Amino acid sequence: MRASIVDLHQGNTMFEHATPTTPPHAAHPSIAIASAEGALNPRAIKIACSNCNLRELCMPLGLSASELDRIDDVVASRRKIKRGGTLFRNGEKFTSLYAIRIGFFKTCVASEDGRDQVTGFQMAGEIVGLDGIVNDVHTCDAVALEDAEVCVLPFDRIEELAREVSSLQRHVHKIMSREIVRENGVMLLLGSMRAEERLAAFLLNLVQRLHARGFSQSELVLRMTREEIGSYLGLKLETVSRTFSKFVDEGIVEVKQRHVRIVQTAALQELVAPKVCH
Amino acid sequence: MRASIVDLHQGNTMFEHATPTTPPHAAHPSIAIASAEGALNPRAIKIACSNCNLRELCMPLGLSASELDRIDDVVASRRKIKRGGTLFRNGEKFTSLYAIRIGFFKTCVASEDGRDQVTGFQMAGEIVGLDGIVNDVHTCDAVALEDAEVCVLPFDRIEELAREVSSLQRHVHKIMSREIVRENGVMLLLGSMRAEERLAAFLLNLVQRLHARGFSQSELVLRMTREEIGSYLGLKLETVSRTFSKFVDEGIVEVKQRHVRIVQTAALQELVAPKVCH
DNA sequence: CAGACTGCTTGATTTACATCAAGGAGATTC
DNA sequence: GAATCTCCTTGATGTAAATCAAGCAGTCTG
Repeated sequence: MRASIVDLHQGNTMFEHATPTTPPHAAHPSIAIASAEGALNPRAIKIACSNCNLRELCMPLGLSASELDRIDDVVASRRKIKRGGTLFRNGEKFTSLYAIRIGFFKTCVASEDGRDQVTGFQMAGEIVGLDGIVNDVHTCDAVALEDAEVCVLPFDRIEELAREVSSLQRHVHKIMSREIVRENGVMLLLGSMRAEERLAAFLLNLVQRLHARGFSQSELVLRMTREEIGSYLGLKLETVSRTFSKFVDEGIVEVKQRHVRIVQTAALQELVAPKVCH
Repeated sequence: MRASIVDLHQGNTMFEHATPTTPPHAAHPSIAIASAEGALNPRAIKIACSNCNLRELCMPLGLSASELDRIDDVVASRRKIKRGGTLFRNGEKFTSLYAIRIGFFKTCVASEDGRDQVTGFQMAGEIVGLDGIVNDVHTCDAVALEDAEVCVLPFDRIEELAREVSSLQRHVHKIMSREIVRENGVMLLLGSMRAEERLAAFLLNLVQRLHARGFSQSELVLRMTREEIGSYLGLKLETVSRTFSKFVDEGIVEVKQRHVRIVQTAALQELVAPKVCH
């Protein structure tokens, strides 16, 4: 019989919006707070990167104050997307990149027959829409996994400004290169790892990205279903479920629904990159 | 007993460098000829995109003559790589992108333990090295599968010029976006396709890219081993071999060593995107 | 030209994951 | 608060591909 967890921070609002359990870095105030603030005083705060809590994670990384001001002009508007709604769809004309302010997205591609594949999960501070640049058409769907809000970044404006502000140019290139490197990693995962290794790599990646946003290193709330995880990892939902159960049996993680607490980070790391015996 | 092929263009030099069997487009003279030309008269021809047979496929797509001249200054030098040699390695400092002039490359990433994964095969006119931009370090190896030659494109020079020539800027963005979209497709393949579908998709993709370079729509020479194909497709070499044999049994392709003739393109397409029954 | 080597094919067996199936826990709705 | 629904778990069984193993065909080498 597997140990069940009865007190994974019940009785508080934790996980409501994955509120940080560790004190967030000074530079990364709670995203939840930023959200409430915007909702209460929509006109009091100018739509501007210079005000944004995510500015160290998002587009304007490494820009001077004056350059930041110029970017503010590029951020044309914001858009709210309800849970389950789409930011863009395969086949739609590409006009803009989107910087996620609040919420969690998945991107998925579909083959001509029904099958579809989740190609990524994106969280606050990350950029989606890069797929659309090459042919001016989006080639995947971006779906909100919870109520979300994005900044709309018209791409021709970005290009224009990138020609004048070299640090922005560099940043755009890095964002695209990062996505290429990320996908290389997913290819490695899909091409050569077993189910346990895939899930371990997935959990470590998620928690690491959340940690960079000021959240816990060991606890997270999955915003996606087992089926979506499975699609991303090239597994069926039953296999994802069984693998979670196996981790719980081994005391590596505690799972209660979508709440996951990583008990032995080292064990997950060992699964992903086993130390060679000498 | 499977039908063996005795006359897959024996007795001529076909496949030597995958010489086109169909007349190449006017804009795409034989790459083999370009190669010989360069080898014989290294100093007679200025190292310049404006002279290059690949100019419609490579970097300067869509540039005016005067813009082309400016790019020529960016193409600092050329580099020859012997079969089996590396253009760059995981961990090396990133300085330049490389435009392949002659030859065929693979890129591969390695996990901390031994396993490695081929992430792509690149041919003349394609750009490699994009992975290095994000952290100024290459995160994969680029290995020549045959004697090769590349143009060295120092990235800071590219960025500099892209700030002045918007069509170059646009082109760089498209190249990176294309790579992202390609990798999305590979993720779909690795995540949800069966062995036959993977190999079919692989062959169709290769032949389509070769066709864009003026080669045959139905014949190709594999420049990589079964093991490398397997690594790319997330399969073992035995499975690749068996799947080839199955295709031969079914009369879909003819295979003689690394020479492949696609007999029924439609059958391969049907495997990749089965038509739904109504 | 013998010998070693690399790459490929094919067969026998094993296995990791998929598939099929049933039931349970929360959440949502009326 | 019953009813429905979605999502998840677990068990039994099936299967595609991996693994293990043997041998063959080119081709490189001395």
